[in-house]
Formats: sequence, structure tokens, C-alpha cells
Amino acid sequence: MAKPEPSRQQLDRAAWIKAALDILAEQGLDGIRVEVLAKRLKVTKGSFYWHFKDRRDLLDAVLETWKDGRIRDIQKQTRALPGEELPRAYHVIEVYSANRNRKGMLIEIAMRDWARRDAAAAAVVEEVDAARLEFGRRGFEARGMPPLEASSRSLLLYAYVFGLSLMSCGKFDADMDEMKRWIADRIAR
Amino acid sequence: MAKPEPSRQQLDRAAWIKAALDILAEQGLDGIRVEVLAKRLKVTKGSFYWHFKDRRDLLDAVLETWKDGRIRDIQKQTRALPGEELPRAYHVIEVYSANRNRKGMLIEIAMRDWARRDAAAAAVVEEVDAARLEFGRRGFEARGMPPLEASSRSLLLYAYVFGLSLMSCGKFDADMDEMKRWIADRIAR
DNA sequence: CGTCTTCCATACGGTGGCGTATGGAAGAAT
DNA sequence: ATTCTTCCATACGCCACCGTATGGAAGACG
Repeated sequence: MAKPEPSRQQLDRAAWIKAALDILAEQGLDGIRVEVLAKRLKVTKGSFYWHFKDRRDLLDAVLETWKDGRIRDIQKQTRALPGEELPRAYHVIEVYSANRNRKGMLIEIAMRDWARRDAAAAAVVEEVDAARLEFGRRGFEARGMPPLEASSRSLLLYAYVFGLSLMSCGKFDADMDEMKRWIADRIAR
Repeated sequence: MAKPEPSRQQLDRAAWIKAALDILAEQGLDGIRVEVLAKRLKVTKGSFYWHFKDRRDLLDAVLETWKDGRIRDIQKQTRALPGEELPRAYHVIEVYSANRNRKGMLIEIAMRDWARRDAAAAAVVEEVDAARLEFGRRGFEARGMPPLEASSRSLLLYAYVFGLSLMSCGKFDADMDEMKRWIADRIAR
């Protein structure tokens, strides 16, 4: 009565997409192989080709799933702290530049590497980026900044955050936390 | 008398490495396939396995070649504009965020994607990043900034530059040039 | 002129991955 | 209980790629 399909653990498209996103974070696009996913899900590819037309079908589903999640995240953040634009900017920097949300950042990178070679992926990434930049721009404008400055700060914020995620700045400096705080102030204040 | 090997066009390791770097920019690490490179160089893999032990041998050579080139670039820039630290910072931003040097930026991304999966690549990227951050830090310190601020600005500069390269900011805003100038001022001034 | 070294071509076996075809198990429907 | 539908297993052909083995061309060298 509770679940719609409680009886036996059957795989659906969502399970394959989730596994594909895991691999995407671990190994990038070229790691998403049908037979590898099947082994990981402990089934055979007979199951895969039941739920998906082919590998490309899965990849498109992965793109859509990721895009929807990112857009939803933005909307959720917009509702979470209405009117509190400055803390929100710090929150974005904190979330994306920390080591938690590591898997999310790995997917971000893999997505952008994917976008270099695939038009569909490029379109999705562009859409997500545009939404984020617009979200940031509105936040800065709400604090009374002129449009150019607001757009610039928003671009600087996201470029910094993504750039930081692919600089292996492991042991550059022990004062990394203080540096990050200085930078956050420089971007948001 | 001029060239050491002028007689007939023979391939050496450098030719294979250059082709590998081309593919790396176009398709990423997984595009570097022995037989694909051979076809592109219009030879067979018999040649490849004469010059290289195996595919891994080529990949290591690619890493070394790229690292040496990046380090050399830094040293060249240090000599080019001695004492002119502020123009130098703007120059870095200009070179790395423009659409020229596109291939170089593509390799940067591919390199960092590679570093996620390969310890040797991670070590090389970390070395290059450390050198660049140190180069930037010295520039800001030479302008009289305290160490923490100099390090932070340097980190912000490179994170922004690399982040920008993987944001498909194609049509975000028509005033991209003005925004880039605003950001450059914010980072360097 | 013959031999040696350098460099590449050819041919082969092996692996991993894609997509298809077909059969079968197990619950749902009647 | 029989049939139908859903979901997965098995088996197959195909291709791309890796690495090896071996032969051969062409200049260097005596």
C-alpha cells in the first residue's frame, strides 16, 4: 500500500542514471560503459537494452537529470534565504569550494569536459550556467549594484568557484581557509 | 649542415607527443589511442612501438613535455616584464581568458580531468599550479601587499581564469568585454 | 659490395565494449 | 489455470584497440 512497486527489487531507468552519474564523477564520460554499469548493478545488459534504446539514450537521460537537479537547486536556494543576498553569496562560495559536495564538483568538471565534445551536453551546461549567473546577478543587483557590476561579480563568483575545484591546491598554502575568506569578501563585498 | 637529420622525414618521439597533445585538446585523455595517432601521422603502430614501450610510456612523455612547457612559460614571463607587475597581471588574465590560446586552455582542462584519475598527472598539475601561484604571489608582493593578500589574489586570479575557460559563457551577456575588464581590475587593483 | 643499424609495415591473438536476437522466469490479467 | 506482459539472462557477431612477432627497406659503415 505504501510503495507503488514494493514487491521485488526491479531496476528502472533512474537506477541506471544514478549509476551513470556515479561513474561520471569517478571516471568521466568515457567511463560510462553499458556493460560496466550492468556489472555494477549486478545485472546483464539485457536489462539495460530493455530500459534504454542504446548508450546515447542513457547519456541524454543523464544530461536531463543533471540539468533538472541543478535548476531545482537554484530555485531552492532562492526560496531558502529570501532577501538575505549577502549571506547567500557566501553560502554559494562555501558550498561549492569546500570538500564536501566533492562528488557534485567532480560531476561539474566531467560535465564541462563532456560539453567540449557533445552539442547536447554543451547546451545543457550553457543553460545551467546561464541560470546560475542570472541567479547571482539578481542577488547583487538586489543589494543596489549597477547591472554591469552585478553581472561581473556573478561571473567572477562562479568562475572562481569552478576554477578552484580543478586546481589541485592541496598544499599550496596552509592558510587556505583565510585565503578563501579574503577572496569571498573580495567577490561579495 | 643545418639540421641534424635533414635527409628524410622520420618520426621521433616528439612527433608522437605533439600529435598526442593535439588529440588531448580535441578529445581528452581517452582520445589518445595508439592506432588513431598512427593513422593521423600516416604510419602504422610498428613505428609507435619502436619509439615507445607502450601507451603509458607516451602518456608519461606527454606529461613531462607539458610540464616543461608551462614552467618555461612562467620563467619567460618573469624575464619579459621585470618590475612591471601590474601590467603582467593584466597580461595573464588577457592571455588565458581570451579565445586565442584556445588550444592551450583545452589542454589545461583535459590535463585536470586526467589528474583526477592518474597520480602522475595529478603530480604534474600540482607542480604547475604551485609554480603559477607562486609567480602570481611574488608579483603582488612586489607591489607591497601583505603575504596573505598576495596569496589570495594570486589564487583568485588563476581560479577565475581556469573557471572562466570551462564556463560556456557564450551568450550570457553582450558586455562580456566590459565585465572582464571590471573583473581584472577587481583582481589586480 | 656486403653487413649492420634504424625505422617502419604487416600480420596475429587477445580483450573489451556495442547492439541484437531469442529464450525464460515471474507476476498480472482474464 | 492459461495467457500476457514485464523484465532480465544468454549467446552471438562486430569493431576498435592493445601489444607482440617478424620481416623488410634504406641509409651508414666497413
